[in-house]
Amino acid sequence: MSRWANAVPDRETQLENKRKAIIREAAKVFNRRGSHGTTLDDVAERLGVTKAALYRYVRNKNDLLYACHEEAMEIARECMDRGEAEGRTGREKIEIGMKGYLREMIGAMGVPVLILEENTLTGERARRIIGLRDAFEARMRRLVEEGIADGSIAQVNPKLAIFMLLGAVHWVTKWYSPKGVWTADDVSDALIEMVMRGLSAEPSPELTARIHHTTVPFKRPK
Amino acid sequence: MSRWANAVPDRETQLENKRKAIIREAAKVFNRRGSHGTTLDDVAERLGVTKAALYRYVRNKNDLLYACHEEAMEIARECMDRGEAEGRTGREKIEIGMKGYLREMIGAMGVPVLILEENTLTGERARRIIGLRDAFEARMRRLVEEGIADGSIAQVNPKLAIFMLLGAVHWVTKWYSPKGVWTADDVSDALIEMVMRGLSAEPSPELTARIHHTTVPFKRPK
DNA sequence: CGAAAAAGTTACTCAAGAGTCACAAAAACC
DNA sequence: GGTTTTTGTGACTCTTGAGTAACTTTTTCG
Repeated sequence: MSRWANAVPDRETQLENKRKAIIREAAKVFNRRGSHGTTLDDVAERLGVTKAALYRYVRNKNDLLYACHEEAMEIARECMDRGEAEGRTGREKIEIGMKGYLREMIGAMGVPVLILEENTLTGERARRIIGLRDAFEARMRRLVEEGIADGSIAQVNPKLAIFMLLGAVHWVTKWYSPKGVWTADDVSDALIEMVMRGLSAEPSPELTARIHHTTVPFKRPK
Repeated sequence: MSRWANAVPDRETQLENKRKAIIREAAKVFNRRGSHGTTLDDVAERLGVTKAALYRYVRNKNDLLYACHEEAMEIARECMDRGEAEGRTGREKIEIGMKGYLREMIGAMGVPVLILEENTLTGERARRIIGLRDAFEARMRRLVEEGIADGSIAQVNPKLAIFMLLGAVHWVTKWYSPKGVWTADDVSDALIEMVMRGLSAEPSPELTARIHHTTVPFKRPK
């Protein structure tokens, strides 16, 4: 019964794909300009459709914002799962997890972030997103504590360490453009290496990530 | 001719003071919610007046935003001046400068930041602010290079190092509240120490700032 | 005190952008 | 092909928030 060997996705899937596309495109603009600074006309234009078309896939702007947050948190969770699975020490777990997260955020697919703008959401939804975020931060904090205990991380204040780490990481969406000469991988490796060096129990004297050794003229986008 | 031994400021000064108050209060909210996410009614309410009153001190919202940016850049410049004057190596200059900057940002007076939102400004003003910001970043980069040359900073990519540093620092406005148990000084010292450890040529194994040694239950505001 | 200036308020107008709806184009199915 | 369903559009309504103008209250100063 399946024609084209299932190469052509069915209605349901296409619908879901389009919804995903909207979410990702919206997230990109939200990150740069903030959700209030972005009109749905903007988002629609970037997708080559009109605003009204969006409403077939999304209940309203708030719903879209919520979806962005949810996907961001989902991705963060997956990345940290991998980090915990593959890393041996607390430090390694964070390193691997955060590298993956950053790569996802700024990589080819351009994935949501904006842990920033919960203030915009209201009611039940806000509570849910904030809950997810708090859980995420708590998890990160526990990994820092684990790292301190196993000797891979220095005697830092876990809460502050996480704030500084997430600051450095989320900030990337403000300046990074895939059109520049730095690839998402380059940036992720180099940035996380530098940040983690600040937390490491015995930081290596050398930095090994590519970007630190190439003098490429990075241009701020736009 | 001067009554009250000049203890009561004259008209001019009072006007200027009120304008400053508006700018600072506005900057605080802008930083949290973004300028688009903030209404002038919000700002006015926090100052205990009505929106219309603001217009006696500020031409319009854009003018206010511009003023915030300008003051932020001014403060950044002053702090870096001090850093350059007092620091001996590249690393020390950045450390002193950034500690001061962060303290100003979140300290008692609650000073503007939002290097983030230039996209909102337009025309000549945008160009001016972006020019100031670029100059500031270039200056920071030069200090990193100086540090690499004098052996106080590791072989990092200066551009990336600055991005990570400014990310960690600016992020603070998203989570810090003066109502918590951490003082502005505590946070500034501890955060900058951690960040600079990531760049330092030979990072000390111990972290000395207060917060790293006290287990205070920090509460996220609001 | 009383006049004049300054500071602030209430009640508006006006634009931008969220969301809707009746219709048009395209795709799917027979 | 023709019919039905899905996807998208153009032209709207309605809300929110920037900015204004006519006024009231407060301060200043003779």
